Amino acid sequence: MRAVNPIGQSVDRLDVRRHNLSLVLRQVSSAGVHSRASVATETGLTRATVSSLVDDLIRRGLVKEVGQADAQRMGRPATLLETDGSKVVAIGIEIDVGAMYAVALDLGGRVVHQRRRVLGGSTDVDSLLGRLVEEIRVATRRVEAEGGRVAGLSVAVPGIVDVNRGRVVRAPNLGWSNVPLGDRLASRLGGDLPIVIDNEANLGAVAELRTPPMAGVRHLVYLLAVNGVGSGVVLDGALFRGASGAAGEFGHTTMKPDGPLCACGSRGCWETMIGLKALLHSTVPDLAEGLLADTRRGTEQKVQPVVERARAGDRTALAGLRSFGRWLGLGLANVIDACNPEVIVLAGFLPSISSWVMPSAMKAVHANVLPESVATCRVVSTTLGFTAGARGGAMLAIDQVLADPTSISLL
Amino acid sequence: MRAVNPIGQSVDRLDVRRHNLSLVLRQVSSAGVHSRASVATETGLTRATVSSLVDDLIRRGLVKEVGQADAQRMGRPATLLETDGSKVVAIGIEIDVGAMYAVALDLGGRVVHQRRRVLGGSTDVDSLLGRLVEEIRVATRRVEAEGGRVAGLSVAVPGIVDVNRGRVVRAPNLGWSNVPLGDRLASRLGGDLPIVIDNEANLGAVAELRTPPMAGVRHLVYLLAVNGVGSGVVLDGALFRGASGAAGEFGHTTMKPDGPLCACGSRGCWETMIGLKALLHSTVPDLAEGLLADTRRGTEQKVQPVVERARAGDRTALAGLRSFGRWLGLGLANVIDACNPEVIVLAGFLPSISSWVMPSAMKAVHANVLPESVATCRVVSTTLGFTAGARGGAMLAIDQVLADPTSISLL
DNA sequence: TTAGTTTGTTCAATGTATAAACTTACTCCA
DNA sequence: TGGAGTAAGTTTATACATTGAACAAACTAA
Repeated sequence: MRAVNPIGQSVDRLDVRRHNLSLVLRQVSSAGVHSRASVATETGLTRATVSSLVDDLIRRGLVKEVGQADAQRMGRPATLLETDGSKVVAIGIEIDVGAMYAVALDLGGRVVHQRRRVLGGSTDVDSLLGRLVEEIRVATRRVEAEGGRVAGLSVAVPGIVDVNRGRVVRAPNLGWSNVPLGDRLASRLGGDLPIVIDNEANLGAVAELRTPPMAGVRHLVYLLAVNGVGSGVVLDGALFRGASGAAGEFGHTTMKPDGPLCACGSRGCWETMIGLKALLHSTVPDLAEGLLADTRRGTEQKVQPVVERARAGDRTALAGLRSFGRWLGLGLANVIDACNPEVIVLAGFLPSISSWVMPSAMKAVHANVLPESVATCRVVSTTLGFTAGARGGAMLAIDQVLADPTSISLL
Repeated sequence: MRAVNPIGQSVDRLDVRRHNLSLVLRQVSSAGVHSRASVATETGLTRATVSSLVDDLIRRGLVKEVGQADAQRMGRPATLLETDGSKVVAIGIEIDVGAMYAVALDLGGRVVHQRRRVLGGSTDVDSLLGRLVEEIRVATRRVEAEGGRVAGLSVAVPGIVDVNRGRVVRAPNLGWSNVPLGDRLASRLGGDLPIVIDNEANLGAVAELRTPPMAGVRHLVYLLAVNGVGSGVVLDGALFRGASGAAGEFGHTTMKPDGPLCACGSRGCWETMIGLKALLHSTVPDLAEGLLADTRRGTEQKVQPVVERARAGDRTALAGLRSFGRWLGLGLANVIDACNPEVIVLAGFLPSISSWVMPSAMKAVHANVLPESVATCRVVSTTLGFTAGARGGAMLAIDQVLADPTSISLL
């Protein structure tokens, strides 16, 4: 992080070139069919300039020609362009309590590698770091075997992260505290690969934002309920982290000033009403403590009994889910009043119980949100499942290349 | 609002010139003493380029030379530069229930005109529009008499505003609903003056952000308690308005799910605990209804009895203020958890009761916020009083000129 | 007076986007 | 079969903003 004049940076012709190279590359990597001429009309650059920029990108190995367009109409058929997928790839890895998930994405967002690995046993820093390095090596070998090059790496962590320093401040579920993960990874891996460490909900929010149904969305909140409740907030198209990386901690906003004690130390946090513990206690009270103590089950499996009893029509379960839904809705209403987003994406165990909780949740939302905000906001379930964090991280790493194609020289 | 390619805009050498002109102009208008050479080192441009840009700005009437620096050290003394205050001015007006306040600021942020006018009687659209136009004419005449030119106009309104359309969606205290204020003002004034209509709390937040003690602050929440509770949110240095302009409506977040009915229709909103009505009922219950009904008193005067009784040691008042403080603190804790700002600025009637409410408020904040966020956030009282909205609006209008000096041609 | 220092300007070089003319490669239609 | 029409892509000359080096200007120090 170099110091920047608060008033701004000077710009010269090299910056113009950089900017327009990025513009063309991003256009080519976007959905749809592209040629030099179409990119010219889409970006406002002239065909001559686009030709020059595309040549540059081809020489850099970032774009390639992929044959001619079908000459249906009149005129010379276009030469089709695509990002050169085999060359530049970013790896995203998500660490969770029971498992590790890795993806590798190319410039066009295509998945070129993915692997899920179940982790038994300890979550201490050294052993997880070892497995992380192993997973990165596997992905890197795979990418390089196909002639590609890893241009960036991202790790999604369930906890509070100091993004600027690549430091995990606190990750209760892993039992981590103040771990300089970025530095330790860099020294284990060698080289000078750019490494991004971020919170899994932040990266999940990025992944959701880039998902086709979210096209055009600029404000999105990703609500991830696993054990605790975390969230990733995208405002004006960019991740919002706040002054110290703790923005969007809706899970610890107070919903009931004298409510039950939360793990964070204060009372009546939203998490005490819509966290896993609250869900299990109110829907399957007889099984709750046993499930919570079981370290071998993932969140998905811990919620399974709730779903089964609800399907079977169990009274306690259904009543518990209705009440859970009301608290969920009250909290969502506060999220909407605060952020006025276009979309809230529910993730973690929420999608699996949504058919029982959403009716009462949406009722509470409508009763508690100003009419101006509620009309613009829709609440949906994630379609990415547990892969969101890893994908979002890889996307952010790919963004670095897209933002400055001159940073990577394959010449 | 022209349509923009979501991927970006092309850039050519004219954009480079525009950007660097803006950069130099903003540097010259910033605090401190400036010369061509100092601007060059501060911006990273070469002295040759700065010379060319400064000449351009001087020809445009935006910058002027103001003599030589004292030649204290070695070398040729610098030619000092300043923004040419007499030439370009922006007017900001704030409409409140009992009064109207106007300021005019020049490029350097200096106040070149200000006037407060008490408004008796009706707040209906036509009569207020007439007074608004009158106020603008007075300010314009004053500015033009001194050889200046009005480059922008802003109106701060207590209500929800559709900024893109210059439309007041709802302003309960004025009794306005769906008023196309921007268009009506434009047709009354003639010309093509850029007009910004915005919420008073949003503009207040901008003014506070630009205040010297806030130098370097990028995330700020301005909490304005008058009758209701509004707020302006600055994130990453820019106003955040949300998808439909209703972001930061913390006053209507639910603090007590089955609490008292709020003016907005739902129950237990924060406003029902820290609004004027709640304050008066809990501190001066015998006077509350009378004060609330009195249309001739401003908010300031309505709170006066509370302050007096508190000073006199009245038990009820003091207990009411403590309880008010606790609810204030609980809500501030939620604001901090949501936005993780560096500063929260309290405005409206809050500063006048702060000495009684802040102890219990800060206690509640510390008990309910995650330790990561609370350390980075300080809570302060406004220093701008009722002028904040007008000043912030004028600042935003000036920003338009600073952002693109080529938009204004005084050639 | 002379050397040293800093400010500000001049001017050729560099390089990027543009516009217009040109080439290429296809379809359409007689 | 071939000429007109059309669109894609390239070439060429031009405009112009920043740069860097050299230079002129205006001061201090000794």
